[in-house]
Amino acid sequence: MKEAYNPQEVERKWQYIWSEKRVYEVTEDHNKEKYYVLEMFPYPSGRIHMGHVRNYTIGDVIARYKRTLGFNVLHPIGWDAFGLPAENAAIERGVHPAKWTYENIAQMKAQLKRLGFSYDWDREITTSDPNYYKWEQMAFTRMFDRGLAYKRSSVVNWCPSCETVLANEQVEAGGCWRCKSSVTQRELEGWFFKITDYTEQLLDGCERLKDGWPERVLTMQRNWIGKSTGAEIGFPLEETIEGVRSLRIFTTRPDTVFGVTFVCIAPEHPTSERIVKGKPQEKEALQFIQRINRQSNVERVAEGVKKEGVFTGAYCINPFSAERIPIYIANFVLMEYGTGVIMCVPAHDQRDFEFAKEYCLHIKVVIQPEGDVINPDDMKCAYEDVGTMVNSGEFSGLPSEIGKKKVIEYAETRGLGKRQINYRLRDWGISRQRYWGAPIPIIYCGKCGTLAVPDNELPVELPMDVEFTGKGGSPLAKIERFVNTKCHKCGGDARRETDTMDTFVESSWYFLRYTSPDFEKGMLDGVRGKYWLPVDQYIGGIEHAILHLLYARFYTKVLRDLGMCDLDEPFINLLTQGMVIKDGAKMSKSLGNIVDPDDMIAKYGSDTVRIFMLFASPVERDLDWSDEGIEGAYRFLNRVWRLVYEVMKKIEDFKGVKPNITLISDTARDLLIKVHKTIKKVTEDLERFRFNTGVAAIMELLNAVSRSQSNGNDEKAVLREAIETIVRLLYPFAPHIAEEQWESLGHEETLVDKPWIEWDREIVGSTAVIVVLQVNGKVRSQVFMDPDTTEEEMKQAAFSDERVKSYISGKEIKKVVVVPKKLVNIVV
RNA sequence: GCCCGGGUGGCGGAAUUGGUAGACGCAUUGGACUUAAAAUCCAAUGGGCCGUAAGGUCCGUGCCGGUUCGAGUCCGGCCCCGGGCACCA
Repeated sequence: MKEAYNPQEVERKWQYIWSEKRVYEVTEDHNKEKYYVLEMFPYPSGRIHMGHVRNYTIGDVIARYKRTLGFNVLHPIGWDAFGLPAENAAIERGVHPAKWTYENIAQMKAQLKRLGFSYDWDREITTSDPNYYKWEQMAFTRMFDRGLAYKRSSVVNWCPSCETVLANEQVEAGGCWRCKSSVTQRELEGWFFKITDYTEQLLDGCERLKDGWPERVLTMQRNWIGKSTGAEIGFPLEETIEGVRSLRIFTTRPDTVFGVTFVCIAPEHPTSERIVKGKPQEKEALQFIQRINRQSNVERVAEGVKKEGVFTGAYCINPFSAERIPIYIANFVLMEYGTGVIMCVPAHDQRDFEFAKEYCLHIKVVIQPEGDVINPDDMKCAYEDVGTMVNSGEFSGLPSEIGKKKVIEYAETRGLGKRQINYRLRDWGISRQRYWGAPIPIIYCGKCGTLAVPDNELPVELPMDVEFTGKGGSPLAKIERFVNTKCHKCGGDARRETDTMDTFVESSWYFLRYTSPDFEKGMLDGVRGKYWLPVDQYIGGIEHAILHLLYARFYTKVLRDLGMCDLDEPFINLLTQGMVIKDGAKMSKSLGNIVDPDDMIAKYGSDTVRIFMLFASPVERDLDWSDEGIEGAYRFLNRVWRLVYEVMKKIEDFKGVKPNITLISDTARDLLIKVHKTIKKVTEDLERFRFNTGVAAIMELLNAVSRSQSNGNDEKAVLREAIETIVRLLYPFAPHIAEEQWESLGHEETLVDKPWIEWDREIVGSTAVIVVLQVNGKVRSQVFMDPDTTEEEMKQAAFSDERVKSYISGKEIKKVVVVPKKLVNIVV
């Protein structure tokens, strides 16, 4: 063994040994319980960053620990290889997206290997591989057959200069993120997945995931789905206009229906234009509609945008109150939600209130708060809370919560409307007018219509010789060899779909593919899938709380319904780790505060990087990178190294020697107790992913060992046990140095497969406990006691304590509180 | 505006169910080793007051109040920071 710790040498050695012995390659073993631990796979951007390192380190600790517990651990990794950056690189630098992507993967793979993660590299997946997306295309065709994938037109962000669709995230301050030109709204045909068919299932699932997922992620998903219960009510028009007889509205406050003083329609609603036909207000209204429709979504919903609208000249009738209600077209009404028409109750809805004030519309109070009377004339804002219904015909006097139900019942019996549930969640638009993605396997035949590509023609491969200009829309659309095809049904000329799929589709099922990455008959091998699935522990950043995790849950349910897997929820337990920040800000190029993992590995080794990341902060919280902090982690591992080196000679002959606890000195016994308490502590911390305190406990044990004296034989045996314990406890956190030290200590087996160390219950349990003696709740003394000292004995001990005596002498004892193993409190 | 997190030393953070607040690490200071430095090792380190000293004593977990023998932890009311959603009727 060398005197100096050389992490690079040690790490290279053990990475080689692990890989030679193929220790991480697993197959189904029905004699063992399986454990599937998964970290969110990376986008191959070129470099591993600290966020990845943190994510994968957490996963690796869990994987290694579970393995020592005897689980058959599946711990795979792969690449989320499709996506925009590759295509941008092609446009800007003329590198083919495939070349760019595969070079990045090679580089990042080498980085991950240097970090020593326990991946089964045999299962590596690259989503841009036709052997991968082939199955995704096949699933698409099945979804198409069932109407779960469909085409429709929708309004999208459009950059007229780049001639392409922009995602909402790609619109910055109303302009294109790349060329800055003003973004417009445009109707465009595209493909959608019918996630709205699964809203209730996705909501139910949130209940079932309660024990394994962070509450806030579930809350975010529930909010995103946005279920709201209310009523749909028809408001008949005063006179039929252009064939329109009535307006259907959606409200969550049917109890306020008597307070309606106007109705508003979304400008883009087809009825808007029809309803103003022939009215004196027609010209003004049409101008308004045009102006609003020209605005981008971003402009329209930007903060501080004023509510505005125009009167249509038309009226409808409130079916409850029979009042004549003016109809407006207003910018704050959304076409995509509900019916695109709303009933407006300015007294009890803040938005309606603001609109009414702007256009001097009548305000009618129909809910009175308890113990108060509100008056329309002095209202400064709407009263949106519950109360008692007033001015509401036969419903007056009812509490509003009951009124809600009664109004719906009334509407249903008279055919005025019905109970209705609306969701915020919309269908998932998966079309991208982009090259670097999985082609949507659809052809358009003049005779046979829209057809799914048959299985025997899959995959629809991405053509490789393509020009990237960044202009003129989808690159695929310009490749005639690709676009022009024959219809498999009639043999006639047909055109291929040129949209590719959103990359979130690939990440919606990669965890399934890992179970059988070589399977050639479908997405996954049912037999192997049944053994490994679901994922027992998923780990990733909170930034995916909604999109990725919701899509993956949805897609899994779809595949289940298509008979491709037998799974309701893909991830049983979810751990969301915090970000890695530096100087209080997220690491970024523009701030110049990036710390490169490679530099750190070169300087300290990956074990040190791992220890620092695990120790510096609890996993769920943000981690502040500290250059001094990592020095501390390095110092710790150096101390471990030196300790083993220095005492090696002394303890050499005590391998496997059990110290006789009755023969050792008090200090040696204290150390032995500390050893076993530490094993207990670290084990419990590993179980609950509290790695920061787990590492701290090992540090404490190291401090205790450094301080201890050991001259007699039994003491040396204790010392050896303590050192071996440190090394073994360290293994999941810093595996390379642990393996090396274990070998130095004369062991031939490797820690990677050695069962986890257990604590001696007797040693831990028999320890004297410190009992705190309080007077009036203030600590005045402390004494050692046997853990099974009776309460009466504890009391006696307290009263005979000199210091306690000085505080209670001459005073009246009012009460004595005794907590076994903890404290005695005397109240005077 | 709504919904989540979170406020503990100079800093990152500990404190299973209410029971010694500040584990562990960083930084700082002093000391040892050294010709010297680095590295390493040892010690001190929340604040105030009393004491030459050993020590004693009071205050202290964002703020105000409450429950309790006892509150960082529970309850009520506020303040600040971070994140998510946001004209969703």
